[in-house]
Amino acid sequence: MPTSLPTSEAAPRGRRGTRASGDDRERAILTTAERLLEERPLSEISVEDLARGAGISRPTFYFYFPSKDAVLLTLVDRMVEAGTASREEALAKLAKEPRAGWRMALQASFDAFGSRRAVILAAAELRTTNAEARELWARVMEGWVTDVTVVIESERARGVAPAGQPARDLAIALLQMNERAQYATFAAESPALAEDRILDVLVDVWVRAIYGSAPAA
Amino acid sequence: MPTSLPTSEAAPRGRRGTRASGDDRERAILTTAERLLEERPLSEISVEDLARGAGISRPTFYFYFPSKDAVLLTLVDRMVEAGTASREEALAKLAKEPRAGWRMALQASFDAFGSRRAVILAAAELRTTNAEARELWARVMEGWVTDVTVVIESERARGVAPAGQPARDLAIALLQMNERAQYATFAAESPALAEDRILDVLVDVWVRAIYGSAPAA
DNA sequence: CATCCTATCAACACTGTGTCGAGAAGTTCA
DNA sequence: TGAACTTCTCGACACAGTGTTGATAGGATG
Repeated sequence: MPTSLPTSEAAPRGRRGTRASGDDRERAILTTAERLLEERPLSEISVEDLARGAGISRPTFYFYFPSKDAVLLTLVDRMVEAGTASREEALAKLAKEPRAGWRMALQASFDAFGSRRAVILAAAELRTTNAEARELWARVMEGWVTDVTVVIESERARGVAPAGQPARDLAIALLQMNERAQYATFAAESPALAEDRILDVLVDVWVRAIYGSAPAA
Repeated sequence: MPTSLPTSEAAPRGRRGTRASGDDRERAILTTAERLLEERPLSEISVEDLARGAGISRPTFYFYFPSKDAVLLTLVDRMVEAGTASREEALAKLAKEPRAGWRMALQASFDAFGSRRAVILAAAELRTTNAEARELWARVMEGWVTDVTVVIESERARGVAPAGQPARDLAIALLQMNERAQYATFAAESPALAEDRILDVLVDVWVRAIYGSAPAA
């Protein structure tokens, strides 16, 4: 029974609760950000760049967003919502074939993030300097950890998976592996799993860690 | 047969090849950096702070180091050297008892980094904006991946570990898990493994992933 | 004692952030 | 129509931080 994230629907990141033609501008800023992030990292994009890209002056930018970071957070908010939904779906179907089920679940998050890689890479960058970004990420992670913990526990209860480390700890370690591995692959780091291999490898570790017998002496 | 890193011994990060009393100053800058990093993140430490802490003016700082980043890189260089040695030692002894051997190896890197956590946390932060930091980290990771790959392959050759995903891929995934998990624990992130649990959990995943039987249908 | 190298810093030039206050441009309604 | 209000815009400013320049002090060297 997957947990939903505490939706942040209600609190829009930019200003403007009321209607106005400036909605276009707000959108222009967001799309400019997304476009520029495909070219260079967040740290090399200035408010000036975003403003110019959206056809406004720098001070006007601040009418729409309180900071550069807020733009990114808005982008991340949106992506997270999409990614969460598809993962929960996959996790729910997992009952029958473990390997295939887990694979689908990992695939879901891989796809959700892979399709907007510039944005998550930037989010990861932002996380190191921005507390709000850290909290947002922590909330997302917490949701996943909860979901995966429940599934592991139910697999153990079903007698399909053996007892072992606390399910939550296992979930944390495996999800952290995924996070780091996906980041490295998306960023094309030097030791990183090839894009067409990453799912096979990660799923294999998940399945062995969750269902594998206790280690041979 | 553990690989040694391409040592960067020869190219000191600060200036000053020749002797001078200014060695003290250089050391003062480094210790100031280490001290300040225990209080706040790298992004909140300015060159001014480092200079003042070392009792010199900001321009004088630039006589010793080309930038704030260079100071941190020097700190990391040193730490890496220490950490590498102890891990290789542990890995070498692994032949007899797999679980205990891997545990010692992970312990080694955990201790090496744990004792200077402010510095690695800062290094991770720096990595997002500084190419040289990324390369340094990549080199370190590559060394570890190579070492671990060799050990996994030899365990497979010995017939103790079953065949599976390419040893190198497995090594990458597991090391990335460790990296992320250790970071989260050191940084006291919200979903993170407890400090007194992390080794048990990570070792368990390693052992199952490397020695575990193929997953049950 | 002239000269060279180390070491030092005030002053500057530059980049980027965020704010202020003066307005333009549109809407409402009397 | 035209006052009053709200939305939106930007020039000009104040700051914080980085990195550079040029002048200079003070040893060591020959």
